Amino acid sequence: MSEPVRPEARSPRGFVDRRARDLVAERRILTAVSAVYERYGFEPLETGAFEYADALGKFLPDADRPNEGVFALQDDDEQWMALRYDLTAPLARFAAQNWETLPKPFRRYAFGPVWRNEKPGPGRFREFVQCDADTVGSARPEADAEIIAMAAEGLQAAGLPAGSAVLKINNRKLLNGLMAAAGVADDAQKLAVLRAVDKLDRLGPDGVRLLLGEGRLDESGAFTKGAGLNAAAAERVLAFTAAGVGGRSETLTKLADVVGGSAEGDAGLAELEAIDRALTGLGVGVDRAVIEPSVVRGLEYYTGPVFEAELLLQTTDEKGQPIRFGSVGGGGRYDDLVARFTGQPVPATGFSFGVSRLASALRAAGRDLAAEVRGPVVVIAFDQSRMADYFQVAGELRGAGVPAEVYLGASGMKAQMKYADRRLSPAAVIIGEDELAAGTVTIKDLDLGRELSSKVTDNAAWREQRPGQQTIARTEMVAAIRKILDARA
RNA sequence: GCCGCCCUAGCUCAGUUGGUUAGAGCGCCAGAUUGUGGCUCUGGAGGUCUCCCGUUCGAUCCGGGAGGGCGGUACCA
Repeated sequence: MSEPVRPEARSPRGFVDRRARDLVAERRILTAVSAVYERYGFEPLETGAFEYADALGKFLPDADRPNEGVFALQDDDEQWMALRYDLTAPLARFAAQNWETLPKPFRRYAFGPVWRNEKPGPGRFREFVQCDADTVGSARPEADAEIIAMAAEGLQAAGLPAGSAVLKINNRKLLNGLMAAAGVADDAQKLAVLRAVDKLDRLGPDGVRLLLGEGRLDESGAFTKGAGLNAAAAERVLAFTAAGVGGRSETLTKLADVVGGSAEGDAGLAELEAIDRALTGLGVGVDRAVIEPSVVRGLEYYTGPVFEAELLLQTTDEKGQPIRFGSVGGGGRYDDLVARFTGQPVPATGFSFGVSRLASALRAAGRDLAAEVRGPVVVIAFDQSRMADYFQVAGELRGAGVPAEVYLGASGMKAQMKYADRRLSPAAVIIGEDELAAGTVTIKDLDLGRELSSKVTDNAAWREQRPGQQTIARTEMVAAIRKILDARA
């Protein structure tokens, strides 16, 4: 007989296990944000994890394999289905499918896992939870403003302190107008300009100047081809991106100087002015939302206003290195998504953020929403023949709303105490022969013991003292446990 | 995708100029303590030295390839 081939216990790369601590933190974020979104009149919606691949906008080549980027499989009727890569594409499908019967404009929020089949990196996974809110069927700039205000309020409700995040607003139409004025007509060249501008925060104006022109050689020796603008056009783009200082109306005035005159630029400016006015009415000041001309976001997707939520938190990692979290979410107006299905253009705008990313940002900022996950009261399984009594005790505690469990392993008492300690249990209940005979229970306050343990040096003394331990009448058990719980609340 | 660096126990890492039984700290399990968490001491489990091919009498070590990780860059709905 040869050794059986055993599978290696490991998770696929880009997929992570998340334990109680993470889950509690994320659940709190979602609860807080959902409450805000519902207060704004957005209804929850849940759609399935799979969509037909064509509904996601993924074109399937004749090869029996869909485009990269998504996880796809073929149904038994040969149709390609794929796991959703965001929550916007399923919304577009849902809206198109139910358009006739939906109240319009349709306002909904959604959260859940999304999947991307691409190379994972630090803080970048192939499965992660997104939270998304959209208004479908309103072309008014006020719809964008409301999404922005709601995003700002949502992030704050999730636990981000005021001033630690700012929403940056821009409008695609401004850049389009600018490029038209600069004589950029070629689509490939337009994309190259957008990509260059998107890198402003990382490379600075000099790096972007190179990318707008001939190209840039980075430290690793790789060369990135530039957009091929002439010097005058490049400077004009840079001047545009530099206009984002001061208040919103100041910025708008400056932008008018740079892009004003072109039809598309003027339209973009008018939208931003309307958004600014609505934001002011909504009570969102420049501390929470600014106009930032260098924001680009997804390339071919957005048609008008775009926004990005940037974290301003300054934090350091375990090694003391400063970390920049940067963007935690973004969104914008996409007026062509539903039209893919129905043929008729439907204006829509939305915002989405990564829930785990926000949670880890909050943690790094010392805003841990779930610092420790407490374990249950542990009923020590002292005498194997009295298990029924122990379950009765656990039931009594549970009935009083106290998380409790009977130790179900086979180990001795020492290991059971260690188990309770490791679970961060507030207390252990010990019922042995003595207690059974006397109709009492022994309760050990583990929190108190944790506090005292650091000062004890001698094990015999530690055991002798039995800190926080009391033997009381069985009828007083729940009250005594309550007292221990309340002391730490 | 492209460029560079890295891969030895669950974790962090030593080490072997290519030679027979590969180590430490932490963690884990058990005992000292037959009804008590921490400390201390003692003992134990745990490794195809990432995988495959080649060179060699002999490879964890040298060469090639693959996989995985890290950093940069590109892309990102």
